[in-house]
Amino acid sequence: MNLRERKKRRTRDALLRAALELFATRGYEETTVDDIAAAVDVSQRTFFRYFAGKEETAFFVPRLAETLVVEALRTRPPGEVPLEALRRAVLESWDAINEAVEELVPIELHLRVYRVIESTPALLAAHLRRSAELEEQLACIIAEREGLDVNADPRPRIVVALFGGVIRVTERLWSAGDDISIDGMRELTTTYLDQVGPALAGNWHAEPSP
Amino acid sequence: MNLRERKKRRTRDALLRAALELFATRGYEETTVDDIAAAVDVSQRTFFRYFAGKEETAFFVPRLAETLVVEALRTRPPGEVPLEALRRAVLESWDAINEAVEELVPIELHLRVYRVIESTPALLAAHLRRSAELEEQLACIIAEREGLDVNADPRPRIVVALFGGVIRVTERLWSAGDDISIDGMRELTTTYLDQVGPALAGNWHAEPSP
DNA sequence: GAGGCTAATGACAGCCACTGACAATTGACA
DNA sequence: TGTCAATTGTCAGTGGCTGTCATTAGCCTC
Repeated sequence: MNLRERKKRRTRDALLRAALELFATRGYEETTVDDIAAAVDVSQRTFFRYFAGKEETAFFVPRLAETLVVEALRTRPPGEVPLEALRRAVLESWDAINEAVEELVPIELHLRVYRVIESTPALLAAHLRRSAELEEQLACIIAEREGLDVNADPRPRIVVALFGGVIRVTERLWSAGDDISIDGMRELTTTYLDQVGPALAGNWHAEPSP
Repeated sequence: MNLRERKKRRTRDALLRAALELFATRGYEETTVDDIAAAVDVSQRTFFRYFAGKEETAFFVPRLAETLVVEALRTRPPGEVPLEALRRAVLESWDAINEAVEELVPIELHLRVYRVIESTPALLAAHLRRSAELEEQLACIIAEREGLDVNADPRPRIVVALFGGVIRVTERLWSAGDDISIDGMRELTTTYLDQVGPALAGNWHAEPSP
């Protein structure tokens, strides 16, 4: 790796960390791009040469995680039923995610930024759009696994929509609680996914949720 | 109603229609607030006194529709199972929606704007966030119907997430196709909702989708 | 290791969404 | 009709973001 390349990487990482730190402490709307650039001592123009917008810094880490989940689903054995493949892909990619993220920023900082994302309307909107795009990708992979046409058969998108909905609920609970651990997250997710069947059954009063 | 009030309403409606017309023809990003204000011959500042932002004009009609759906769900008989109540609330409020919208802008214009929403990243993001908020409301109503605590029992949010996912898929199909009719939309929705059970069953190869 | 090449940066000007402040106008009501 | 309050226009300013151009800094060759 060049001196030039190394320098670029260092600048990008510095900008990223400065941005996330500022978002987490001061809030997203309250930090200007000038603040971020000033914290790294580069011009505002340079910031925009590394990131397409202020938003992109906030979603740099989540993007990493998504990439890994998609990869995990791609390598799931074909024997698994769709919902099961999705569940395992997510549960089993968390270790890799944790590792990759920690190389960039402390997980704890990422948690704090995630809370900011959930509580900032503009960021929440962007987050949901990104999730929708991810779901589209997953639906395509599922369809391929089952030898179906995503646009002709509604079922791939439906399972993924359901799955995505459950994941989003657990993500929110994770960020709201104070258990950062992977195991805690894993447990939460399995619990919720196990509720899907009963939730659709209908007669909720007969068998109250545990 | 006052002369003053009538005048205000007229200005607001004019701004709304001008904005939607411009969005539909020229595109969202390509029309500036100045354009909209100029089309109605008021100052830019006045536009911002009627709408909190450019976005708000694009979602004025959808907001109307959401209000009616929430109301419809609230008045569903308690005997219905959650998913059924949701389905009927949506299907049976479309007539009211159609009527209310047409009083404001032509449905056909709304369709064109909806396509713009789906294809403009910033608007799509906002749309998804609004949908999430709506789902939260619906989950609360469902929980109340069933005498549950939304935060303690995951099932209300899960059914609503599933339902919302299906609705979003049908909305996209509706806007992509060329059948604007209510009946077409109704049929599409029922078809997709009927797929939910089979989609979760798992063995998709045994019983291919109709 | 001097010089040329190219990539990275900074400085500047400008667009657009949006806001605050103040003055001018216009409907309401006695 | 005159007074009061609501509505509007004007102006100035902030923040995100982009294009342009000159300057700097690493790279590569002779």
